[in-house]
Amino acid sequence: MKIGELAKASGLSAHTIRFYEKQGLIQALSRTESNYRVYNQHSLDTARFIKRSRNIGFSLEEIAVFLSIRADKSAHICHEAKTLADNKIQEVEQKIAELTQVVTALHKLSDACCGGTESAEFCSIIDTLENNEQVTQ
Amino acid sequence: MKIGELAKASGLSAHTIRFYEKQGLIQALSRTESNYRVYNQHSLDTARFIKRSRNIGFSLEEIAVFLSIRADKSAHICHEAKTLADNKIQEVEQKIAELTQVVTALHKLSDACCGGTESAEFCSIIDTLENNEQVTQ
DNA sequence: CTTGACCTTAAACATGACTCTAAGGTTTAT
DNA sequence: ATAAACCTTAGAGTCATGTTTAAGGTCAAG
Repeated sequence: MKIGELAKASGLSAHTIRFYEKQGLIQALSRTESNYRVYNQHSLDTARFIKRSRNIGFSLEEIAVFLSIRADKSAHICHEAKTLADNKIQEVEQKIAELTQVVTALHKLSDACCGGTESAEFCSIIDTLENNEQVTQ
Repeated sequence: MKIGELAKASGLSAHTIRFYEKQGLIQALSRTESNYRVYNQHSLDTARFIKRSRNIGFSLEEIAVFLSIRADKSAHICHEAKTLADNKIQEVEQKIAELTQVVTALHKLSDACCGGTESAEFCSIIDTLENNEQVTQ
Protein backbone atom coordinates (compact mmCIF):
# COMPACT_ATOMS: atom_id res chain seq x y z
CA MET A 1 0.00 0.00 0.00
CA LYS A 2 1.32 3.47 -0.88
CA ILE A 3 0.48 6.61 1.04
CA GLY A 4 -2.32 7.59 -1.32
CA GLU A 5 -4.08 4.29 -0.81
CA LEU A 6 -3.62 4.44 2.94
CA ALA A 7 -5.02 7.95 2.85
CA LYS A 8 -8.09 6.88 0.92
CA ALA A 9 -8.69 3.85 3.11
CA SER A 10 -8.25 5.71 6.40
CA GLY A 11 -9.91 8.98 5.56
CA LEU A 12 -6.80 10.93 6.48
CA SER A 13 -4.96 12.95 3.86
CA ALA A 14 -1.54 11.86 2.65
CA HIS A 15 -0.24 15.15 3.98
CA THR A 16 -1.64 14.41 7.41
CA ILE A 17 -0.17 10.93 7.43
CA ARG A 18 3.28 12.35 6.73
CA PHE A 19 2.69 14.88 9.47
CA TYR A 20 1.74 12.11 11.91
CA GLU A 21 4.90 10.29 10.93
CA LYS A 22 6.95 13.33 11.83
CA GLN A 23 5.13 13.37 15.19
CA GLY A 24 6.10 9.73 15.69
CA LEU A 25 2.55 8.35 15.54
CA ILE A 26 2.83 6.11 12.51
CA GLN A 27 5.73 4.66 10.56
CA ALA A 28 5.96 3.23 7.10
CA LEU A 29 6.98 -0.42 7.02
CA SER A 30 9.65 0.28 4.45
CA ARG A 31 10.36 2.25 1.32
CA THR A 32 10.28 1.26 -2.33
CA GLU A 33 13.37 1.70 -4.49
CA SER A 34 12.05 5.12 -5.42
CA ASN A 35 11.67 6.00 -1.77
CA TYR A 36 7.89 5.75 -1.64
CA ARG A 37 6.42 4.82 1.74
CA VAL A 38 5.07 1.26 1.96
CA TYR A 39 2.19 0.37 4.30
CA ASN A 40 0.15 -2.71 5.18
CA GLN A 41 -3.08 -3.61 6.94
CA HIS A 42 -1.58 -2.90 10.35
CA SER A 43 -0.71 0.62 9.18
CA LEU A 44 -4.33 1.06 8.20
CA ASP A 45 -5.45 -0.14 11.63
CA THR A 46 -3.11 2.37 13.20
CA ALA A 47 -4.32 5.19 10.99
CA ARG A 48 -7.90 4.41 11.92
CA PHE A 49 -6.96 4.13 15.58
CA ILE A 50 -5.55 7.63 15.42
CA LYS A 51 -8.54 8.97 13.58
CA ARG A 52 -11.01 7.53 16.07
CA SER A 53 -8.98 8.83 18.97
CA ARG A 54 -8.91 12.31 17.44
CA ASN A 55 -12.69 12.18 17.00
CA ILE A 56 -13.09 11.41 20.67
CA GLY A 57 -11.02 14.46 21.45
CA PHE A 58 -7.61 13.12 22.40
CA SER A 59 -4.56 15.17 21.50
CA LEU A 60 -1.81 13.73 19.36
CA GLU A 61 0.34 13.52 22.47
CA GLU A 62 -2.28 11.47 24.29
CA ILE A 63 -2.75 9.28 21.26
CA ALA A 64 0.97 8.58 21.25
CA VAL A 65 0.57 7.12 24.74
CA PHE A 66 -2.37 4.95 23.65
CA LEU A 67 -0.34 3.74 20.71
CA SER A 68 2.56 2.77 22.92
CA ILE A 69 0.20 0.82 25.17
CA ARG A 70 -1.27 -0.83 22.12
CA ALA A 71 2.16 -1.66 20.74
CA ASP A 72 3.00 -3.78 23.75
CA LYS A 73 -0.15 -4.47 25.70
CA SER A 74 1.35 -6.98 28.09
CA ALA A 75 3.79 -4.35 29.30
CA HIS A 76 0.98 -2.03 30.34
CA ILE A 77 -2.05 -2.10 32.58
CA CYS A 78 -5.64 -1.02 32.14
CA HIS A 79 -5.19 1.66 34.75
CA GLU A 80 -2.92 3.66 32.41
CA ALA A 81 -5.49 3.83 29.66
CA LYS A 82 -8.33 4.58 32.04
CA THR A 83 -6.36 7.38 33.66
CA LEU A 84 -5.87 9.02 30.30
CA ALA A 85 -9.56 8.81 29.56
CA ASP A 86 -10.55 10.07 32.99
CA ASN A 87 -8.16 13.01 32.83
CA LYS A 88 -9.63 13.90 29.49
CA ILE A 89 -13.11 13.77 30.96
CA GLN A 90 -12.06 16.18 33.70
CA GLU A 91 -10.51 18.49 31.17
CA VAL A 92 -13.49 18.57 28.84
CA GLU A 93 -15.98 18.95 31.67
CA GLN A 94 -13.97 21.86 32.98
CA LYS A 95 -14.08 23.45 29.55
CA ILE A 96 -17.83 22.91 29.33
CA ALA A 97 -18.29 24.55 32.72
CA GLU A 98 -16.34 27.58 31.55
CA LEU A 99 -18.31 27.87 28.36
CA THR A 100 -21.55 27.50 30.29
CA GLN A 101 -20.56 30.52 32.38
CA VAL A 102 -19.80 32.36 29.18
CA VAL A 103 -23.21 31.53 27.76
CA THR A 104 -24.89 32.67 30.97
CA ALA A 105 -23.07 35.98 30.83
CA LEU A 106 -23.96 36.38 27.17
CA HIS A 107 -27.62 35.66 27.82
CA LYS A 108 -27.67 38.31 30.52
CA LEU A 109 -26.14 40.76 28.07
CA SER A 110 -28.49 39.88 25.27
CA ASP A 111 -31.69 39.62 27.28
CA ALA A 112 -31.25 43.09 28.71
CA CYS A 113 -30.96 44.61 25.25
CA CYS A 114 -34.03 45.69 23.30
CA GLY A 115 -32.27 44.85 20.07
CA GLY A 116 -34.36 47.36 18.21
CA THR A 117 -33.56 50.09 15.74
CA GLU A 118 -33.15 52.63 18.52
CA SER A 119 -29.86 54.48 18.68
CA ALA A 120 -27.27 52.65 20.71
CA GLU A 121 -26.97 55.69 22.95
CA PHE A 122 -28.48 53.80 25.84
CA CYS A 123 -27.67 50.28 24.68
CA SER A 124 -27.47 48.06 27.72
CA ILE A 125 -24.84 45.83 26.14
CA ILE A 126 -22.35 48.60 25.56
CA ASP A 127 -23.30 49.96 28.96
CA THR A 128 -22.59 46.71 30.72
CA LEU A 129 -19.26 46.22 28.99
CA GLU A 130 -18.34 49.75 29.99
CA ASN A 131 -19.36 49.68 33.59
CA ASN A 132 -20.04 46.30 35.06
CA GLU A 133 -17.08 44.86 36.87
CA GLN A 134 -18.98 41.66 37.54
CA VAL A 135 -20.04 41.00 34.03
CA THR A 136 -19.06 37.35 34.11
CA GLN A 137 -20.61 36.56 37.46
CA MET B 1 -0.62 57.97 32.57
CA LYS B 2 2.15 55.90 30.99
CA ILE B 3 1.70 52.39 29.67
CA GLY B 4 2.97 50.77 32.85
CA GLU B 5 0.39 52.58 34.95
CA LEU B 6 -2.37 51.78 32.50
CA ALA B 7 -1.27 48.17 32.61
CA LYS B 8 -1.40 48.06 36.38
CA ALA B 9 -4.76 49.82 36.54
CA SER B 10 -6.40 47.69 33.86
CA GLY B 11 -4.89 44.33 34.66
CA LEU B 12 -3.53 43.96 31.14
CA SER B 13 0.20 43.76 30.53
CA ALA B 14 2.03 46.61 28.82
CA HIS B 15 2.91 44.12 26.09
CA THR B 16 -0.72 43.29 25.57
CA ILE B 17 -1.72 46.95 25.43
CA ARG B 18 0.83 47.56 22.68
CA PHE B 19 -0.46 44.49 20.91
CA TYR B 20 -4.03 45.81 21.15
CA GLU B 21 -2.82 49.09 19.74
CA LYS B 22 -1.37 47.28 16.75
CA GLN B 23 -4.75 45.57 16.33
CA GLY B 24 -6.44 48.98 16.36
CA LEU B 25 -8.33 48.48 19.62
CA ILE B 26 -6.80 51.22 21.72
CA GLN B 27 -4.76 54.32 20.94
CA ALA B 28 -2.52 56.46 23.07
CA LEU B 29 -3.71 60.04 23.39
CA SER B 30 -0.29 61.36 22.51
CA ARG B 31 3.39 60.82 23.09
CA THR B 32 5.84 62.45 25.46
CA GLU B 33 8.99 64.08 24.15
CA SER B 34 10.76 60.78 24.67
CA ASN B 35 8.07 59.02 22.67
CA TYR B 36 6.35 57.33 25.61
CA ARG B 37 2.66 56.62 25.17
CA VAL B 38 0.34 58.89 27.17
CA TYR B 39 -3.06 57.71 28.39
CA ASN B 40 -5.95 59.11 30.42
CA GLN B 41 -9.05 57.89 32.27
CA HIS B 42 -10.85 57.21 29.00
CA SER B 43 -7.99 54.94 27.93
CA LEU B 44 -8.41 53.06 31.16
CA ASP B 45 -12.14 52.71 30.54
CA THR B 46 -11.38 51.34 27.10
CA ALA B 47 -8.79 48.91 28.42
CA ARG B 48 -11.28 47.63 30.97
CA PHE B 49 -13.99 47.45 28.31
CA ILE B 50 -11.72 45.22 26.26
CA LYS B 51 -10.83 43.08 29.23
CA ARG B 52 -14.44 42.54 30.23
CA SER B 53 -15.36 41.69 26.67
CA ARG B 54 -12.53 39.16 26.47
CA ASN B 55 -13.72 37.58 29.71
CA ILE B 56 -17.16 37.16 28.23
CA GLY B 57 -15.58 35.37 25.33
CA PHE B 58 -15.63 37.91 22.51
CA SER B 59 -12.79 37.84 20.01
CA LEU B 60 -10.65 40.89 19.41
CA GLU B 61 -12.41 41.34 16.08
CA GLU B 62 -15.81 41.38 17.76
CA ILE B 63 -14.55 43.75 20.41
CA ALA B 64 -13.41 46.09 17.68
CA VAL B 65 -17.02 46.28 16.52
CA PHE B 66 -18.27 46.98 20.04
CA LEU B 67 -15.68 49.71 20.39
CA SER B 68 -16.75 51.36 17.18
CA ILE B 69 -20.36 51.33 18.38
CA ARG B 70 -19.25 52.76 21.68
CA ALA B 71 -17.17 55.42 19.97
CA ASP B 72 -20.22 56.89 18.24
CA LYS B 73 -23.33 55.48 19.84
CA SER B 74 -25.78 57.74 18.05
CA ALA B 75 -24.58 56.38 14.73
CA HIS B 76 -25.46 52.82 15.71
CA ILE B 77 -28.50 50.88 16.85
CA CYS B 78 -29.05 48.37 19.61
CA HIS B 79 -29.74 45.69 17.05
CA GLU B 80 -26.08 45.63 16.01
CA ALA B 81 -24.83 44.94 19.50
CA LYS B 82 -27.51 42.38 20.21
CA THR B 83 -26.74 40.54 17.00
CA LEU B 84 -23.11 40.20 18.01
CA ALA B 85 -24.10 38.82 21.38
CA ASP B 86 -26.65 36.44 19.92
CA ASN B 87 -24.23 35.09 17.32
CA LYS B 88 -21.75 34.50 20.08
CA ILE B 89 -24.36 32.60 22.06
CA GLN B 90 -25.02 30.35 19.08
CA GLU B 91 -21.33 29.76 18.62
CA VAL B 92 -20.63 28.91 22.23
CA GLU B 93 -23.71 26.70 22.55
CA GLN B 94 -22.59 24.81 19.47
CA LYS B 95 -19.18 24.31 21.03
CA ILE B 96 -20.75 23.08 24.27
CA ALA B 97 -22.86 20.59 22.33
CA GLU B 98 -19.75 19.21 20.64
CA LEU B 99 -17.89 18.90 23.90
CA THR B 100 -20.88 17.20 25.49
CA GLN B 101 -20.73 14.55 22.79
CA VAL B 102 -17.04 14.17 23.47
CA VAL B 103 -17.68 13.68 27.18
CA THR B 104 -20.33 11.10 26.44
CA ALA B 105 -17.96 9.14 24.25
CA LEU B 106 -15.23 9.38 26.87
CA HIS B 107 -17.54 8.15 29.60
CA LYS B 108 -18.44 5.15 27.48
CA LEU B 109 -14.77 4.42 27.01
CA SER B 110 -13.89 4.87 30.64
CA ASP B 111 -16.89 3.09 32.15
CA ALA B 112 -16.19 -0.04 30.16
CA CYS B 113 -12.62 -0.25 31.47
CA CYS B 114 -11.81 -2.02 34.71
CA GLY B 115 -8.93 0.36 35.30
CA GLY B 116 -7.12 -2.19 37.36
CA THR B 117 -3.58 -3.42 37.44
CA GLU B 118 -4.38 -6.14 34.94
CA SER B 119 -2.31 -6.27 31.80
CA ALA B 120 -3.76 -4.12 29.04
CA GLU B 121 -3.97 -7.18 26.83
CA PHE B 122 -7.75 -7.07 26.91
CA CYS B 123 -8.19 -3.41 27.77
CA SER B 124 -11.56 -2.30 26.49
CA ILE B 125 -10.32 1.23 25.82
CA ILE B 126 -7.57 0.15 23.46
CA ASP B 127 -9.98 -2.37 22.02
CA THR B 128 -12.62 0.20 21.29
CA LEU B 129 -10.18 2.60 19.70
CA GLU B 130 -8.93 -0.24 17.54
CA ASN B 131 -12.20 -1.66 16.42
CA ASN B 132 -15.22 0.49 16.98
CA GLU B 133 -16.18 2.52 13.96
CA GLN B 134 -18.97 4.16 15.88
CA VAL B 135 -16.96 5.25 18.84
CA THR B 136 -18.36 8.76 18.91
CA GLN B 137 -21.98 7.77 18.48
C1' DC C 1 7.24 9.50 -25.58
C1' DT C 2 4.32 12.21 -23.32
C1' DT C 3 0.63 13.12 -20.09
C1' DG C 4 -1.23 12.89 -15.72
C1' DA C 5 -1.37 10.89 -11.41
C1' DC C 6 1.33 9.82 -7.92
C1' DC C 7 5.32 10.34 -4.85
C1' DT C 8 9.50 12.93 -2.33
C1' DT C 9 11.54 16.78 0.82
C1' DA C 10 11.84 20.99 3.55
C1' DA C 11 9.80 24.86 4.78
C1' DA C 12 6.30 28.37 4.98
C1' DC C 13 1.55 29.49 6.12
C1' DA C 14 -2.84 29.36 8.84
C1' DT C 15 -5.46 30.18 13.27
C1' DG C 16 -5.91 33.66 17.68
C1' DA C 17 -4.09 35.96 21.14
C1' DC C 18 -0.63 36.84 22.95
C1' DT C 19 4.53 36.57 24.77
C1' DC C 20 9.21 37.18 24.38
C1' DT C 21 13.69 38.91 22.60
C1' DA C 22 17.16 42.00 21.02
C1' DA C 23 19.03 46.15 21.21
C1' DG C 24 18.65 49.93 22.63
C1' DG C 25 16.86 55.06 24.93
C1' DT C 26 14.79 57.60 29.34
C1' DT C 27 13.63 58.59 33.95
C1' DT C 28 13.97 58.35 38.86
C1' DA C 29 16.11 57.42 43.16
C1' DT C 30 20.13 57.22 45.77
C1' DA D 1 27.11 59.08 38.57
C1' DT D 2 25.11 54.96 38.41
C1' DA D 3 21.77 51.46 39.02
C1' DA D 4 17.06 50.14 38.72
C1' DA D 5 13.06 50.57 36.61
C1' DC D 6 10.79 52.12 33.01
C1' DC D 7 10.06 52.96 28.01
C1' DT D 8 10.80 52.26 22.56
C1' DT D 9 10.76 49.33 18.05
C1' DA D 10 10.53 45.40 14.91
C1' DG D 11 10.24 40.98 14.62
C1' DA D 12 10.31 36.22 16.15
C1' DG D 13 8.32 32.56 19.01
C1' DT D 14 4.39 30.00 21.30
C1' DC D 15 0.45 26.65 21.27
C1' DA D 16 -1.87 22.51 18.39
C1' DT D 17 -2.99 20.59 14.28
C1' DG D 18 -2.66 20.57 10.32
C1' DT D 19 -2.46 22.80 5.10
C1' DT D 20 -0.03 24.66 1.37
C1' DT D 21 3.81 25.57 -1.54
C1' DA D 22 7.99 25.01 -4.14
C1' DA D 23 10.65 22.27 -6.66
C1' DG D 24 11.25 18.48 -8.07
C1' DG D 25 11.40 12.64 -9.03
C1' DT D 26 8.59 8.20 -10.53
C1' DC D 27 5.25 5.33 -12.61
C1' DA D 28 1.48 3.52 -15.65
C1' DA D 29 -1.44 4.12 -19.60
C1' DG D 30 -2.17 5.23 -24.27
